[in-house]
Amino acid sequence: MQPKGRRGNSGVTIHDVARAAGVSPMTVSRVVSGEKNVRPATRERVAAVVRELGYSPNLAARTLASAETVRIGLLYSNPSAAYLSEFLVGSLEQSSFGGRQLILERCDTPDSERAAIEKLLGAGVNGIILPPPLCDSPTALAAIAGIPAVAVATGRPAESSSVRIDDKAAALAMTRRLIQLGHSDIGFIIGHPNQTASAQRHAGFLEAMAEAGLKVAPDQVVQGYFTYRSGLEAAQQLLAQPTRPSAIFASNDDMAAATIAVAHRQGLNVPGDLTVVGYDDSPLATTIWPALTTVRQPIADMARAAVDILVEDIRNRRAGEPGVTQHQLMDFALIERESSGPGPNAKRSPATDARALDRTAPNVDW
Amino acid sequence: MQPKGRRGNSGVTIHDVARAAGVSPMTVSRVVSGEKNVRPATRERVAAVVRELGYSPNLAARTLASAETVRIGLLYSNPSAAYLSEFLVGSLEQSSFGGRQLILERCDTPDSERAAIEKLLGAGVNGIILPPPLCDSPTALAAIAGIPAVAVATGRPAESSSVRIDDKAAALAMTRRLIQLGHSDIGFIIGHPNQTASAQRHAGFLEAMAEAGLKVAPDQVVQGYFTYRSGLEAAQQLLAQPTRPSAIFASNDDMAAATIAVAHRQGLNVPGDLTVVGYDDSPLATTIWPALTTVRQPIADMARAAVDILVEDIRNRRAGEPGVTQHQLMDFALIERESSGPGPNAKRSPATDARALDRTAPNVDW
DNA sequence: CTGAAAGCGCTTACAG
DNA sequence: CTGAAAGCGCTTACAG
Repeated sequence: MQPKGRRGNSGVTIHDVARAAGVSPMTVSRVVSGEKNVRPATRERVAAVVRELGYSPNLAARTLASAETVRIGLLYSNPSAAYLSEFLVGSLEQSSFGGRQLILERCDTPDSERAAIEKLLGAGVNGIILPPPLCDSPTALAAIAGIPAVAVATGRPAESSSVRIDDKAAALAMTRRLIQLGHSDIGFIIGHPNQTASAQRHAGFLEAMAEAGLKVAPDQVVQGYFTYRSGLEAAQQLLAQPTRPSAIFASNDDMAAATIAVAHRQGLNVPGDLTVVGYDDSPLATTIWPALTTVRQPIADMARAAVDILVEDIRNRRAGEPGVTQHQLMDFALIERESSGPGPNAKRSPATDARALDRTAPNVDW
Repeated sequence: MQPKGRRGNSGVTIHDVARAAGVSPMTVSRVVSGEKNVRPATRERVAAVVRELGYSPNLAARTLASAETVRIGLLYSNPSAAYLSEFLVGSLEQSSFGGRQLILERCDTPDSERAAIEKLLGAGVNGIILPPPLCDSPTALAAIAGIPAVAVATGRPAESSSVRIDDKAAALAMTRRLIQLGHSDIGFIIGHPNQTASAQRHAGFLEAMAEAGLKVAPDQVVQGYFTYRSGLEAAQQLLAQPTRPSAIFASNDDMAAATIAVAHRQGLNVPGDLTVVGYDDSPLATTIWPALTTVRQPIADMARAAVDILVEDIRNRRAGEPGVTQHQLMDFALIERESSGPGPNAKRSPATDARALDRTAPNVDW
């Protein structure tokens, strides 16, 4: 089936097409690249031959001739595997054409961040993508100063470009939803302080409580570190209070899962006795039982956006123009599953509203 | 910092190196490609200049000149995110040089498998990698008949090449370890029947029990489906028996985590009252508490091996030689954490032995 | 062990 | 609107 020339794939070159169409290779190139200045008749004739012969341009040749190679470095430390997997799929897909090349580098300890970045630069990388938690690392941020870079999911966009969701708005939306469900005594577990998104989520929670006129007692908010273990401890503290909260909002799914485990060990029914919601919509959210109500970020899309921003920035600089810093905000979604239910103040079934929320929606809606 | 030529990256070409080293570009090419026939002195001189100038070959040029482009298709359905992430890192790394190109295609429903494979083929892919559970799908296997392909982690290597660990040996080793810890009444939760590895694990369990002269009652083995939910049900059955097992071996970590949840709800201490072990060493294994004792497969290495086997096969066929089918067996490791402990027959502290097991070891050891 | 020549398939820049 | 020339950076195949 596979036609075989001496060289790889289909073997059909721009010259074959040119000969068959009775034009020069240059004209074929123009048609294939979609340039304007080709007479319609010529264009059609060439296009027909292209289709007939199954011609598809050789990427390597195109890249070599047009000199558009862009090498993108992706520095990953230890985000959750789920996050990384989705992130990789997105970045890989967006790097698979147009002479783009994706180079991965792992870095687990804070001391190795600078070295890892220099290694990427040494490998000829033209720009760097920093997924969380590296997006908030002062060391990493300092090391990329001056070179094209995109920080993904940082809570505080700084000098370099960034792609993120509005964490504050998302936490605000989730908390509003809990209040709407009839909860007023809501416990909150803060995320790791090394990620700026943690503070944003916390702020969103507080704002929603404030706008509803609900007090937040000091022992109603507990520090966590995004780990299951820290969630276990935080939930124990929250549930040991004299007036146990009717809902707990954990800043990620791991801690929410831990909260459910603690509740179960104490004989509490979720969501009957306690509503638990998380953040991330990681696989864990649908692994455990009951499945978690949570906030979803479009991770693969964020990775794609990061690649595009980076490529644009690199091309601009190559063309002698100044680098462009962009801060892109993506949409989040509230995903309502089985771990949340009506609270003490519930007046009637909120089922209809709940269903309406289970979709992507622009931030402005929340 | 970045030297800038008219063209992209570091701007340093093979000619720059050649001039600086006082040799021909051809010699530089030989050194960089690691060919034999270069005088050691020359080789060193060139290598020094390469380092000094920070030369790195232009991939597009290399590909174009050597015509070795190999497009590898990776068809993934819905393995765990953790598995996919590690698998992607491995395949991407191994596809990032030598004119190799990795193309991803997702396929979630069995009916779309054939279409997805045809789409990959249409994109000019020269060979296909099938990670689990696709590695065992009759539809997918039929669709790739005749084209270079590698099935990863299948329990039953067939016509196409394969990369896997010895699931039977791994389950055998884990079960032996449980017996050695003093357990004799061991419950087993089988994996999803659509993956041939499930049967292998089951067989390994049975063999270890048999060789220790331990009977396996019918209600001591329960069918699961690799989901947390199915683990919940299976564990409930297992723990409802008149003589409750002192250990449960689940065929994956999700089901093991569910088993721990059930144990906790019944007020059982893990591993005090019940030892629970899993399989996969997924992130869940270290997320939950207590952390899971489990079997680890070298997923990234398996992906790398799959890429290499595929590339070799494709090159062979291009050279007119017959395709080569390879079946590669990788090493697994028993990872002992907090969810396992001494059983009723324990004679003395097995701590020393336990520690010795926490490492990679060739299959022959088990 | 080393090098000069030719070419991979395409595009840029320049003419017409 | 179209084409002839030159070149992208490397490797293959052939000489020595």
